[in-house]
Amino acid sequence: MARPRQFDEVKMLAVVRDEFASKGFEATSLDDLMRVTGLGKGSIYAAFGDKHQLFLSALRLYSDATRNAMHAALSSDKPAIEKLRMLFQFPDGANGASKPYRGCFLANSTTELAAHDCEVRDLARQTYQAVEGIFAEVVEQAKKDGDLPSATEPAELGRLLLTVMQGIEFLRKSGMTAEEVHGIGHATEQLLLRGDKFWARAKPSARAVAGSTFKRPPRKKQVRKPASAVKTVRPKER
Amino acid sequence: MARPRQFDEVKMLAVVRDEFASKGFEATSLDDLMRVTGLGKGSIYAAFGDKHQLFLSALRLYSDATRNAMHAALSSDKPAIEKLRMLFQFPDGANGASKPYRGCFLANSTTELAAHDCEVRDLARQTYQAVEGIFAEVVEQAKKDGDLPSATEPAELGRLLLTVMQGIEFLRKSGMTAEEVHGIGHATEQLLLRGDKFWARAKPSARAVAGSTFKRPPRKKQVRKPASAVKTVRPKER
DNA sequence: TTCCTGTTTGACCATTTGGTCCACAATAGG
DNA sequence: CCTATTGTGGACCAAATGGTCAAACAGGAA
Repeated sequence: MARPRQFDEVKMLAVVRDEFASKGFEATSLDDLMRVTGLGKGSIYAAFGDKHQLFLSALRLYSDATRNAMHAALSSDKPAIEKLRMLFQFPDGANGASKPYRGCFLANSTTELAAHDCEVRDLARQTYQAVEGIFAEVVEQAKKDGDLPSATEPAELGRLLLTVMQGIEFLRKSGMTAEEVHGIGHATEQLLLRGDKFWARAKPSARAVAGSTFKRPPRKKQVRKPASAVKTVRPKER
Repeated sequence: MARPRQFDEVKMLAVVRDEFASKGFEATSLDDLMRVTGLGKGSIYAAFGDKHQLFLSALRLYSDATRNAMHAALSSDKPAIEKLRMLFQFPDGANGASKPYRGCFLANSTTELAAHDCEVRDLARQTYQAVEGIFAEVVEQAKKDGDLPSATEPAELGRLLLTVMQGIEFLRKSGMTAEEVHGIGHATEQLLLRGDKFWARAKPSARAVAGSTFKRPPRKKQVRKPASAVKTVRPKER
């Protein structure tokens, strides 16, 4: 009845999600959202509720998509162990420098808000439990296939794989190089995704890894600004 | 010369650090900082510079302390393998429910800011490289002691241990139970901190783990508020 | 004691924030 | 066509934000 929505709610929610994902909840203002959606404040409030509700909708959209993508990735008919190993294959970034990694929206939101916002916390918990469960199933299959030790506890290994995955996800944000990330994935395959037979004969891993280098970036010299009447603003790095 | 500082800068920085640690950079206002320090705005600016500089100082204080603590924890004269295993021993939380976990200040700041703030990113990278290096040293010692397989690559395993550690750190924020965290630590010990001899004979791990449960919390019904003139404010969960 | 120098305080500022409201526009149903 | 009803845009608002400034203040040096 009456006037219909002038915009595609789902598409808008996707745009909003991207904006929140790139800046986080606190750092994203309603003006930002108006800009990227092209909507007026009134429309946003009418369609999605206040900032927090809008954020939750965007986050749910993301988390559902992630869950489904993970499920899909592990539903192919390839051998289970191969599917697991693929999760830990990262490019070694041989081509050029990479931009700063912003990371997974759900992970970032969990870190920013979960401690103080139970809705975010619950959503995170549900999602990670689900992923953990999917991992465990595939682990179980790989175990049945004889590609993992018979002593493997699927739930336990599934959870550990999730942990490693999230650890990588985090370290990428700290500026770790693609090569190092690649190495971690490789090590995970070597140490956690091997069968019995492998462990029986102590075959030395052949991979050589460059030692940690501690080249400290030159500390930026503190520039004492002369006191001036103009308000100093810190430009946001983009 | 002239009037001396009326407060202990280091103590104040510690207080500021705690405030930033509990709320994050964006969500902490200057008013918050004035409140917890008891200082006026002018004093804060005179002593520490603007909000961002102050934040960095607090973060450096934290990161140095963390690094030192980690170094200390791994410098005892216990066997290397034992020191490593201790890193992954978490309480199983048999006693009651735990409050939401806020997490490591450096990790949180990395997630919130590293993508857009190179100073934070650099500090994070330095710190995690250092920790990784410490881990690698201890791994190397454990390997020499014969407590880790002779094929172990210290740098690689050190990095993987750091990854697991950060993964746990993250998952705790998502509301994972202490018992599950305990289990992950246990699995880490079992799967990554075992020597050759262990792997030779395929001893089944005895630990049973409860499967994932998917009890979905009831979606809070959307309450249509009657339009009223008062601004609705979302109370901050504490 | 008297200055000189640095500290402290809080008033003040422009801007930005999340949120409300209302006049207007547009459509579906009669 | 008319009208009831819903969506839209933006003006408006109070509060909060990060930041500046100048006057009052206090301790060390003379």
